[in-house]
Amino acid sequence: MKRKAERQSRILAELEGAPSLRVAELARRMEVSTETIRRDLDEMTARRLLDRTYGGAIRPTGEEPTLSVRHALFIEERQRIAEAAVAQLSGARVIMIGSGATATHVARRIAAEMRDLTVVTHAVGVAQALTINPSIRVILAPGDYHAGEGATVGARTSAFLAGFRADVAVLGASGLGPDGPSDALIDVSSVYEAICAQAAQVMLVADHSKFGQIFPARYAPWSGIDRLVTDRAPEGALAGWLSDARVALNLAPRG
Amino acid sequence: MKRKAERQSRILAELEGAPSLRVAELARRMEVSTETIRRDLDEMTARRLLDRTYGGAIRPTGEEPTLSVRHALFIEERQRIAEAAVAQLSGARVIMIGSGATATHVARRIAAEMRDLTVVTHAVGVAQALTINPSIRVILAPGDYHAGEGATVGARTSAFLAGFRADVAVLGASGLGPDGPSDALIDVSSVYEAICAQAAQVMLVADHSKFGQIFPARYAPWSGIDRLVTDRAPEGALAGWLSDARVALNLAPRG
DNA sequence: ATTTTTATGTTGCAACTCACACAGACCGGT
DNA sequence: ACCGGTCTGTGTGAGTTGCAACATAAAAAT
Repeated sequence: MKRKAERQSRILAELEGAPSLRVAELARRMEVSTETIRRDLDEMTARRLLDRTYGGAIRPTGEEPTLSVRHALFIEERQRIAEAAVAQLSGARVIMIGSGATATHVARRIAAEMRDLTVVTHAVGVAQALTINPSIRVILAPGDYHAGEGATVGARTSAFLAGFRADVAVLGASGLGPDGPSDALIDVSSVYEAICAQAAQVMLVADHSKFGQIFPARYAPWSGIDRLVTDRAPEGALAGWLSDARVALNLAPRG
Repeated sequence: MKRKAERQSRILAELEGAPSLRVAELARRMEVSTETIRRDLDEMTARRLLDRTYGGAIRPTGEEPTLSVRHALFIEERQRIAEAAVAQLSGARVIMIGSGATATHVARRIAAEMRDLTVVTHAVGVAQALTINPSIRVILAPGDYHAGEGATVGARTSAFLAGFRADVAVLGASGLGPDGPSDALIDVSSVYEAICAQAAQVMLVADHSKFGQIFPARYAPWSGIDRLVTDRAPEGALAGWLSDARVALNLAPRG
């Protein structure tokens, strides 16, 4: 039983030297069966000690740096939401994107799939995610830099955004309440409000953990939201609010 | 053909979002055969754009030489320059800071030593460095986001900056030539020019590797520079240019 | 217009991976 | 010594991957 711990720590050591390992090679080197290695790898993956690939493993990926643990759990959902959101964006030439983790995921996806468009944003993370695609023009809004959000906020931000028109706005939210989406930060929600006013269509992206949550600053009524992309079908009251306001719905269910 | 380049840059983009990719999934998403993806991956591996795994690819292990080398080089000198620069800033209430590695070092030092001031910048790195000090208000300028520089550039940037007045401007440079400091990027130097116009005093920070270097875009004449903070006494021609324009000099010699 | 080069798809095959089930080995507690 | 849980090896079948050779198709060059 000591062998297992030793083997796994040796796998970790191997990972320091090489970025990726193969199951077969590890099995040969440690003189155990591939099945054993595979079990080790799966177990270590669960413990976040490494990431699995087909046929091997790689170093763990340092993911979302600035966000709470609770939010970190929804990465999978956000990836899917982002994918579904981008599917609805074809044809858009000018897009505004808000701050927030889900919106940033959408930006990454946009960078991967779309081309030849202009994105206006107040979030630095969004801007950075998009620059890997040289065919996308990124315009960053000014304002007071808010470290926690990694975005600019304030009157200057809103005023600047008022100078643009977008085909679509992509916004996240801290909660989806009775009156509409709301954010935990009042400054941020003011910016979202300004974005809503300039977009022909407003797309809300949020995972199901936001359903029914209420936060201090509601930034738009449901009637101001054109589409919600999420990972689970809303139920009960929320479903009612959405249908009353004729909010289109896109689901990105578990693959 | 163009499709190949596009596909490969998209693979790079995908890699930004996920740490590892599978050949089969890429082939499906891009609607090409797995063989084509495999060939792309092998080619990109040879170019060090990514690392291959069995069945897929992961991010390259070796860090980018451009960014890390640029930052690692002369870091010692820059620390000292930053320290000397901040010593000259007491009393300033509004400071503008440009992009570039040396200017960012100054920002870090400011965050550590000063308080109760407003900083206007077009560089994201500068903004982030300053946020550790809550008594400093950080205003980020808008514009086209330039990934390599991590800053905004363009007409909107300059126009926005024209709305402020600063006691001091802190600017870096790619080179210190006969006519004045110049930058490798024309867009960036336009922003610097705008900053110079709004500051009561312009402070240039640059290590000795910039002495005598000439780059495409000169952004100010020497007469427009009030002070140079560097790590070595300029000699020969450069010393002449500086004294002709009565540029004050501060040295941060090796400790 | 013809040839050469480059990019991509197709096919067949060998080697590989994976998940699962089962069995034996090992270890600690009673 | 017995028992139960954990760890590991083996075997099998289904599904994947990598490779090489060949066939097109689309640029590029002549």
